[in-house]
Amino acid sequence: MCLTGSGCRARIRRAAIFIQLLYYYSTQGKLFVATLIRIADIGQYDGQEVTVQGWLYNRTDKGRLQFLLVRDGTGIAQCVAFQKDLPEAVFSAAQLLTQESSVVITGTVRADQRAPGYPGGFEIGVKDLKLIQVAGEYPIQPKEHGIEFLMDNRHLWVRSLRQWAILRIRATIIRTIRNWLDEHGYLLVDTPILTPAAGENTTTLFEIDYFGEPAYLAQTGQLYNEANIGAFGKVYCFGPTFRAEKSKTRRHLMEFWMVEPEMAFFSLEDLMAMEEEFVSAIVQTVLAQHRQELEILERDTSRLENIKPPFPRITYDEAVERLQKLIEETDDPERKAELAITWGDDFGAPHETAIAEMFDRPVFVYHYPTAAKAFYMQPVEGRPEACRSVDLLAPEGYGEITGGSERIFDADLLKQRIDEIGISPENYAWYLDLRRYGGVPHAGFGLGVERTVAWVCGLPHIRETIPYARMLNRLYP
RNA sequence: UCCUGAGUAGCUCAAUGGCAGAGCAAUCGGCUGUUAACCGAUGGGUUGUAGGUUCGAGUCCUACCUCAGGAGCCA
Repeated sequence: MCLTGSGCRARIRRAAIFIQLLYYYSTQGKLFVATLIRIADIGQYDGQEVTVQGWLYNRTDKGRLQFLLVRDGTGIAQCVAFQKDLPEAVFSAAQLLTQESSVVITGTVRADQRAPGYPGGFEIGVKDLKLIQVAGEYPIQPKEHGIEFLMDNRHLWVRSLRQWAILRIRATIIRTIRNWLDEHGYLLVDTPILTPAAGENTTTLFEIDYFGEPAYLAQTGQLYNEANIGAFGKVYCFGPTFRAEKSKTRRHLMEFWMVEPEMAFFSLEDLMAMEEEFVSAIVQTVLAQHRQELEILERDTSRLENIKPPFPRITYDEAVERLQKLIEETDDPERKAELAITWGDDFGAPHETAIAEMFDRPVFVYHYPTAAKAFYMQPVEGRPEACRSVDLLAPEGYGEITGGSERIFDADLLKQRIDEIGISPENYAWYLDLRRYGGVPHAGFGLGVERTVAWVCGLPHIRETIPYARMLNRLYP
């Protein structure tokens, strides 16, 4: 009898490892291997012997009956081990499996309505089983955890069911973005991530040491896109974007992914028409390919079904009027203060949410005040205080998912705007060049991938939409 | 950066200023259809940090640290 619990546990652990090693060496090279399948395809193998390799997601130990939920990255399948059907070594190996132990299992697929899993309805009757590694005590349990703990364990959290569903949808959204643009005549032209001093707003840029010179991580590829349309007509760039703003909200990351299409001979109206087709394609593709994942996330898909063109279009002026009317109609002074707005102000989160709630699909708000937007946006004809810009606001409070505009293509006007806001023209010499050698009306926009994923998945926070979120207080893991 | 709130076992949380608790996880035992199984047992604590008030502080006070929610800024 041992006097200390830890010594006792250590002895048991050593014994378990010994048995594991014995079994490993006794079966090495002899594991009965049938057709290696992906669990996602399990339904195609009813009645057949198959092999799956993966990790133990959860287990139910019923004594002489073991239910093993095994993940392989493509899905989750229940594997059932009966003691009476198996050699002693195989069954005791099954008993040794801890949560997240790695394992190779061979058995017969059978349809059974009781079988949980993704896809469910099929299970594997275990015939042989080999432990690869017995996992130590696994920190994440199939229950509620605090967000700090989960983010600290993000490298393991990505194995959890909800994260699996979200990141699979993210991959499909990214794939759809690329496919749709490729199929509609847009050329992928990569823009640099390391960029020189732009002379403007460096407080929100991450500065790095470029052989003794200051350089900055890219905030946008747009200016380069404007050069690239001169070569290719319709282009897009797609990559990570970096903002050093000390934003601490459910909608901000320091590193996020953005796709930025830019088109020559394109008006603001062309832009809206293109964006609504593009965004609808993303949503409809996820609906078509990820019913299972949306169900895991308990997403109300009826809110996604009607994401189809046309999207409503309202001017900034109309949006302000609608907000002011809303303020008149409410009695709550806090709500009034939250929605307070005068012409010229940019929208805050409460404004965007309030406007978006007036529609059942994303809404375009266009012709924002020039002062609230970037210097390169084309003024509205005869009304220079407003510009040819458009934001797309997602429903259900998800806010701005795209922002774009017609760009100034007149060299003199652009030079004037650069002087007005006081940035150094020499940094923009190449950008001005674009207006001297065949400038054309053109337009483009950026779509934030993580905000789109959060919206489509119905998530309250953007941090789960990217595998490893970079936030104000988060650089690990 | 500002406002609000929270830090107690590996995790999720209790505890009137008066003995530090539960569930889950872990470990041991039982169970042939479990769906976050269930039943029994065992081990597990510098109550975020530093001061202070008090006979006595997880609890009250001060400062700091960390995190969360919201705002601003933005995609």
